[in-house]
Amino acid sequence: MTIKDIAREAGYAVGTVSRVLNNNPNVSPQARQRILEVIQKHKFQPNTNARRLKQQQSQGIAMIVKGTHNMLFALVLEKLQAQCSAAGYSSMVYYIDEADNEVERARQICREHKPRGVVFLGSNRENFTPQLTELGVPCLLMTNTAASQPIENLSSVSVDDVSAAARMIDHLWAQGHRQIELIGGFLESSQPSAARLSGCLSAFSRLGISYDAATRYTQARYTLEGGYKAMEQLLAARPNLTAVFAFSDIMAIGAIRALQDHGLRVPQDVSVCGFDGLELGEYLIPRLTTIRQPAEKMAERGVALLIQCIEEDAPAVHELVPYQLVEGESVLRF
Amino acid sequence: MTIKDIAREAGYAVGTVSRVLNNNPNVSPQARQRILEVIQKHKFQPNTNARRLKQQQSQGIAMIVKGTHNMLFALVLEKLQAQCSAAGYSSMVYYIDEADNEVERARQICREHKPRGVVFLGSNRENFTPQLTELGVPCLLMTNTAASQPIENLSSVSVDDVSAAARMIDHLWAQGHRQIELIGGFLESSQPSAARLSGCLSAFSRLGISYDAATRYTQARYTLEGGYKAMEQLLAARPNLTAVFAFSDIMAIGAIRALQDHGLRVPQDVSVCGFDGLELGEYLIPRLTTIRQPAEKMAERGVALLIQCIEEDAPAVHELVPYQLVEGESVLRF
DNA sequence: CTGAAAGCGCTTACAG
DNA sequence: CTGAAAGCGCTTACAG
Repeated sequence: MTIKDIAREAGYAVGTVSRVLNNNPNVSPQARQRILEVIQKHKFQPNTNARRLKQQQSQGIAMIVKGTHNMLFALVLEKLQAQCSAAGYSSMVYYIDEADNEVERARQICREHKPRGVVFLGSNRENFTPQLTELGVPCLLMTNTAASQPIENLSSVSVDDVSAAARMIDHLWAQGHRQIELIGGFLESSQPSAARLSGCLSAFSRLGISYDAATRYTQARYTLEGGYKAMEQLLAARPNLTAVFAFSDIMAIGAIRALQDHGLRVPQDVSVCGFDGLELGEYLIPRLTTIRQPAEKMAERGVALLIQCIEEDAPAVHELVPYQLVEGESVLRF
Repeated sequence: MTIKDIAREAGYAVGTVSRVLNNNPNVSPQARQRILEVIQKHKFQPNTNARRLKQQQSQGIAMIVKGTHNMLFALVLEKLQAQCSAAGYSSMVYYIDEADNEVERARQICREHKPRGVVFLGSNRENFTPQLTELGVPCLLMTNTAASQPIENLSSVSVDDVSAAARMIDHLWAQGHRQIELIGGFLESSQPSAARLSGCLSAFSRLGISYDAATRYTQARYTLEGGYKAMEQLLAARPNLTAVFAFSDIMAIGAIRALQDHGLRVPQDVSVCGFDGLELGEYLIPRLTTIRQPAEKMAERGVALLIQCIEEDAPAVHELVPYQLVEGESVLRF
């Protein structure tokens, strides 16, 4: 069943059928009605490949997600898709391996699917070079600011990682903690980790806490196991610590388990806090103290920005959305 | 940059370039080498839409995943993709809403992308009717058996839910539990829930435990909140319970939190066990006792079966893979 | 408003 | 082994 069959049955030319399919106004009401009837009768749907081959442009937004395991991404992604579809855009999700180059993949996707825009969830800062403009479509980086190394066609929506991390340090300080340790991602590749560390450092210096990042900041993968192992390293190196700030909730969960396995209770012996504000944290025992990233709000702003870039050729914007400190039960007040 | 440009530059006709691109043996070594050079020089990649329009068939496998939040699916999906790519197939992931009809979506995907096979992660049993054969490609249902209502082109790989659930009941019994309650999914739509319940019932009757499913089996969504609320219902209705078997780890986590909020400790006051065997369970406090579904093994078998159906037109198979009871710390021995 | 026709970038019989 | 040509199913100037 092709457009040709529909045309024959309706008694019109294929061009007219195509116009109906594309909501082109230059069709008489009778023709439109008749053709729509035939289309409905056969539940005809035009061949997307042929359509794209001609149009060289789809109506969709490509979303490239690094890793299938990131619960924050899963949440943001869901909201992004809802926002896109509310705005009349379809969305296509491409999961890639953590080790893959997301920009390389975007290039391939743009060639094949001709999306109107590309959203990145998860990024390796090294991959984002000015060559991104070659994609020829507006791009959006989510949960991660691109303001520090601006690229013409790359917008971003994130919380202010620097300020959020500092806020958490202030909170720990206010609860009486003085021996605070940090667990985060690898600084070369993870822009948010670098930003959060810098927020912590500025809070430390403001509060008069001395902290030598080179020897104390503990790098790990953003996984349960990563958090677990980093915590073990810290316990060996810093047995007097009273609080640990992990730069993700998942790492925090790993850290808590490690503490428990070493006979330390949370928060009675050591306090732990995370970052992201996953729903899961509210179900843990103890409930996790964390920084909540507002998934819904971020998705809403992200899609709005991207569509402005697509439809009105607006310049790239780097927007910050407010985070929220969620007090759980995992931080002890001295 | 199209095949035409390559042909001109290499001094051959487009047909020859196409043959090189498709590894057609009817090309002289010189021609192949020369054309490959030009292709590499320009990093040329053929237009997928044009290719598919002609071929009417891609080399990919479509994976339709219900919901972005299922951690078991995320894990299985990752393994499936690795297996596919090892077998020379590309894979394309389509996330759909829990409420959407996955078979309807598969129909659309088949029309547009012409995959060689379709994998379903998550399914509403009502949607799987014999009409599935209309898709015209082999299908595979993962983590969920389709043996009970066989469809010609639908294979499945899963653990034996009936036996696994019975095994868990036996375990609880062996630990001294006599007041066992169940939390699971909705029976009309969730085939695994129905199977697990039936396994529990047969174990109950074998052990001489009386259990009226109609009044005691507590249905919930497969979410943290679902498990939490179901647990609260059970506490109200069955205050003497000593153990709860939740049909997913996520539900179990919700249930544990609910118990805690009602002043009951796990496992000292109430024992809880789950199903799925997520990595997360090993990091919880207490570690979760659960049934592990072997994600890697399932993915390996699933892809192998599907490829046999694709390449050798093999009939659909329903395969069971072994589960494993993982003893954590969430079940008390009396 | 409508039709006839060109063309999107590829693949693949067909002929040589 | 290679080239010339038809055709996949659609869209869109162009002419009327």
